[in-house]
Amino acid sequence: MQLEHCLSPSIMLSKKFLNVSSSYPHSGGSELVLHDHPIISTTDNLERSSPLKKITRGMTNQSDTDNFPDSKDSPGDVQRSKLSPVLDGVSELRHSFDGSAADRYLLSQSSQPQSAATAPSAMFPYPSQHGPAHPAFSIGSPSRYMAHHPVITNGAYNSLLSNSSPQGYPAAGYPYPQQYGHSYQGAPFYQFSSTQPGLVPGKAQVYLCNRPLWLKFHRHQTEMIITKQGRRMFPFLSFNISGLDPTAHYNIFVDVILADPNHWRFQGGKWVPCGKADTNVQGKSFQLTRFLDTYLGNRVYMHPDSPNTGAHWMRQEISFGKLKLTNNKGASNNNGQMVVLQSLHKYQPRLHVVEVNEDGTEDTSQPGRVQTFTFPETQFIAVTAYQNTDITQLKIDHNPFAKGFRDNYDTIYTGCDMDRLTPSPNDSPRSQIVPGARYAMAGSFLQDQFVSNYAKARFHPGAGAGPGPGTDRSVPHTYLGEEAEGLAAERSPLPPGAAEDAKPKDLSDSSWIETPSSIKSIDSSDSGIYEQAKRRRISPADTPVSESSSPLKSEVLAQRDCEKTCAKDIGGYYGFYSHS
DNA sequence: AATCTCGCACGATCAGAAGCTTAA
DNA sequence: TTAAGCTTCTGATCGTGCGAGATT
Repeated sequence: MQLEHCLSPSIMLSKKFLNVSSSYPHSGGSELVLHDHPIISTTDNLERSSPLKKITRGMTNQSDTDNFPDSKDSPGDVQRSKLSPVLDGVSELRHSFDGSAADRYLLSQSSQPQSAATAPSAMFPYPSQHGPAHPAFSIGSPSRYMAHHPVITNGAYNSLLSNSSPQGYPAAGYPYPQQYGHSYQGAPFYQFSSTQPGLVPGKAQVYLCNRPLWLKFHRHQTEMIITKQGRRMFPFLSFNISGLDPTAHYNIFVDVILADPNHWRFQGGKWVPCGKADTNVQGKSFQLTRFLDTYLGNRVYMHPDSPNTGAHWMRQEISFGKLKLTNNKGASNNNGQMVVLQSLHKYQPRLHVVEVNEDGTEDTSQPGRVQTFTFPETQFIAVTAYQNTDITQLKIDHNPFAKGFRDNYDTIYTGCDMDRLTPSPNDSPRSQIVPGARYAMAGSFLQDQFVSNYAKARFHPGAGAGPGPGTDRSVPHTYLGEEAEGLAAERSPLPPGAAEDAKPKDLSDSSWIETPSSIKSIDSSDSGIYEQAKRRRISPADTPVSESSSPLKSEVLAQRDCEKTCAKDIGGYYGFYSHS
């Protein structure tokens, strides 16, 4: 077995670690021997030995003290120090692979998480999209560690390589019977109450807050710049979580894994796979390489607020705006703030929610304390310079820090800012106010607030209490422009009475009114001037923008249409995945 | 040729200083 | 008059894409 050849004895866990089942429907008879799905996971030994636990402890970054909220929810400095001791992540992790450690935490099979049939929280991939489906998995399970995504099977990647969309995106087949939909317009997986079928009590649900924006980029194959000193992601990862135990403590972090085994190249206006990905672990399977890269490398970013209570995490958005991407392998000392990637490789960020004890130790006696969430639309290719000009333009259009590259910004956007709805990379609420917002119409403002607070109230029942711990990252999730696009993709009926419930809350919630992030004039959403400004690289005089030929234009139009119905469709605001 | 690095200009953010208003 | 609170201004720092040059 390939894996056995490449694994060092210390890493070479018992066979329990390597699930040799071939029962997984999409394994396609490949050589893949590792699986991630709970139904296949027969042991949790690695979870029990918990490399994650060891990793995460040493990962609280330097901004911890700055960002840590001073509230009852906060464990406080003393506890923090206990919760995040400085560890040698690599050595400890390696140690954690020791079989003895694994045995020590071996669970009986009966204690394993739900089967696939009872796992409604399994992520629903997008068919016909850019990449393979990535069912969420728990990194807490050894087998799940090792084979994060079933589509990594040869079959899936063959599909990935052979079936390319016109944009050059692979249209991989989807191994899961649960289909997320057949396009971006596919219905999301909604769970509005715990009484609804399919919701697993006690399991977290995660919503990708700025999903519409991600979708915009994803459409063109998102690219992320990596630099030696580190470059922030844009769009950045921002989530809302519900379903946590408000009193329990959690670590929340993001890791970035290889999304596929290919090296990518931008040719003929599209991304095409070009040979095998560079791997540091020669001779090892892709799955193992990715696993090692992820957990032995520097691809994990702990949220500065970690650890904290479920109430804290559910109170407002969990933003990873300060996560930086670098290609500098020597950046490992950067307090966990940098994620080291390789250029021209495709990556998939994942969110991990790990329940920890109040004293910061991980309770290994209970299963299901590690939950992982994957959003396919957040896949990206790491680059040192942008290849696709559409991506460049989207970045310029949406990233406040790139305003200097927008043409005629003052004339175009002031007062009719349709698309200046992107949150600042920073967490400051202040940064959420976009120039156009200052002149926005009250109606739009209220509508926006309505949407925001509906979502807020809907998903965070306790969120109306005003600024609390962690207000430094109390980012209003009101990217209505992008949201509207997402709304079209995620139609969902407004629960009866939601509007009545939400509106008074809007007006009373000072923290939200204070920091409107996306107020705009809907009426001005489709100005030709705006579109020309977006097309910075194309001279408006020389190259009139054709509505039919401009995907960006289509997006704007789609947004406008969506906005008309957003009040009804606010339920579709978030991308939603849940898995444990 | 493809990719990467570095310096640049520009805008955003942040914190501190300065100025103004108000109440004791 | 003085202190407290608030707003505005200012400069340092950071983040951004661009483009020339270096590297592979």
